Amino acid sequence: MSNKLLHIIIDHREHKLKEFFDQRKDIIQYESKQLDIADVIVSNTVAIERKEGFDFVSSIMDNRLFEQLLRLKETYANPILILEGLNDEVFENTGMKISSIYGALSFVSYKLGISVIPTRNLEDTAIVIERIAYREQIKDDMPLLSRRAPKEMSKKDRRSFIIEGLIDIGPKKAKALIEKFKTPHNVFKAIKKTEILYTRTNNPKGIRGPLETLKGFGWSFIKKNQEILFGHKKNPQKKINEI
Amino acid sequence: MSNKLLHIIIDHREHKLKEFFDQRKDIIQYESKQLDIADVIVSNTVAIERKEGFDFVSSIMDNRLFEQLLRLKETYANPILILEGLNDEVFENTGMKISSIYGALSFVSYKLGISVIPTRNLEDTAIVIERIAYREQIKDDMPLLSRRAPKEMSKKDRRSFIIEGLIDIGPKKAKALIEKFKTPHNVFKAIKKTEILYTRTNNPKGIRGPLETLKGFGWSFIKKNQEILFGHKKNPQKKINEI
DNA sequence: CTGTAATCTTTATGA
DNA sequence: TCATAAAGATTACAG
Repeated sequence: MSNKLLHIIIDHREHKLKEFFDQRKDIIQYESKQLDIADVIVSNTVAIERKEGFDFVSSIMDNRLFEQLLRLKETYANPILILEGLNDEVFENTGMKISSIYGALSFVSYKLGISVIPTRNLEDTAIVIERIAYREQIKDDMPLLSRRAPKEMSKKDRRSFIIEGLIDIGPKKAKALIEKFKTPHNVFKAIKKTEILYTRTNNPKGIRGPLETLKGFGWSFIKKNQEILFGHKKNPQKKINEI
Repeated sequence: MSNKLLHIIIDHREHKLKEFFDQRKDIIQYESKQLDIADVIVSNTVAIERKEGFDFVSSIMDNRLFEQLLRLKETYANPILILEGLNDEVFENTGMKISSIYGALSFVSYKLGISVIPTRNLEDTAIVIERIAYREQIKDDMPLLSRRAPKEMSKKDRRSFIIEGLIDIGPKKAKALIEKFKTPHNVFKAIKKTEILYTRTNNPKGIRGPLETLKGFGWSFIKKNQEILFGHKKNPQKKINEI
């Protein structure tokens, strides 16, 4: 066996993990640092996020999980999620449906393309980390097989993401708007230029302007978002007889 | 909800799995076939190998595992390994060292690039298969990251929230921007009017414009967000003397 | 993530 | 044309 030492970087908050490695100083040494996007760094390309069962589940609900893992994926070519102690207790004691948990797990593993490795406990986690470090740093025999190209959030996605901040809008409509107007600024301008049509009795009837050709956008959307984006609009009392 | 049926192909030897899906005929239908390189086929690119704990371990020892998984990977672009019931009993009752088991697992997941999904039992496995089929066959690709804002938000909070969609910005900076410019549209305009100053050697040095009086916003922020908000900016070579 | 409720847009219908 | 109802799509929310 090689007598070369393994080196990893561990986030400073992972006290329990560090304790384990303190006992294996002759094999693996670590540096404790404040890491923002991972719990353990093994090499330039390999970074590990460790999640315990309960935290995994609760982070699904508030979207923390996907934010974290997406950042991990954008930063490191080989992101790894160690899923620690996802056991019966977790499945039964969180209000979450089992299908939701497995849906998220499937999404992370096969759709996001992050390597998921289940472990039973912290000790096992330490073993996994050591094995991975060993492969990365010493037994450098096999290049890893091509996996799906790490698709980072595209400019288009990022623009849609901004638009999703508006009211009554989700992924679908946001995407449609960016598709048509290209940039968030153009979307804002389009919303500004769109006006609400009223009946003679002053009930909102529909819209006219850049957004009228898209479906899914009506007077309610325009009204709410004009107010947010530009402040109060002057009263739209003028009759519309033109064209 | 969508009433489209899911279709999968199951290897004819997977009797127990088929029994589970017999109970969900209204959601998912399967065809039973002799499959040589996978246990379940979900689409042209997605195929699933299911391995129970003990079989997983013993297949490590006689090299069956890597043979199978390599063929799986060569044949399907998205190979998935469902690891069923890899529990304490398995770890303790096979002669294999724990580190060896985790070594193999790590190898499969991160080196071979196969999506590993752990489940507790056959029932969970069926759930995972159904979720994957659903994503593959019905749910159109969703944006990697979407955000949800509570419907009830003050106008000011809502405006900040929109601004938080920008790059390199959090609640603090977003609030500061809205505080100064009042509306998201005005913030966009301010970002547009802010220019990046360069040194003689064309290195970015600082900014000039509406944002220069605020703290925390530098040339990097301006550059990234101008591109997202307005598309590529033409060369900012002109001097600005106005206001 | 999933599943359901609430909301908005759009189409249909009658006054 | 307007007003209302029903149908369809999408978003909001709870677990």
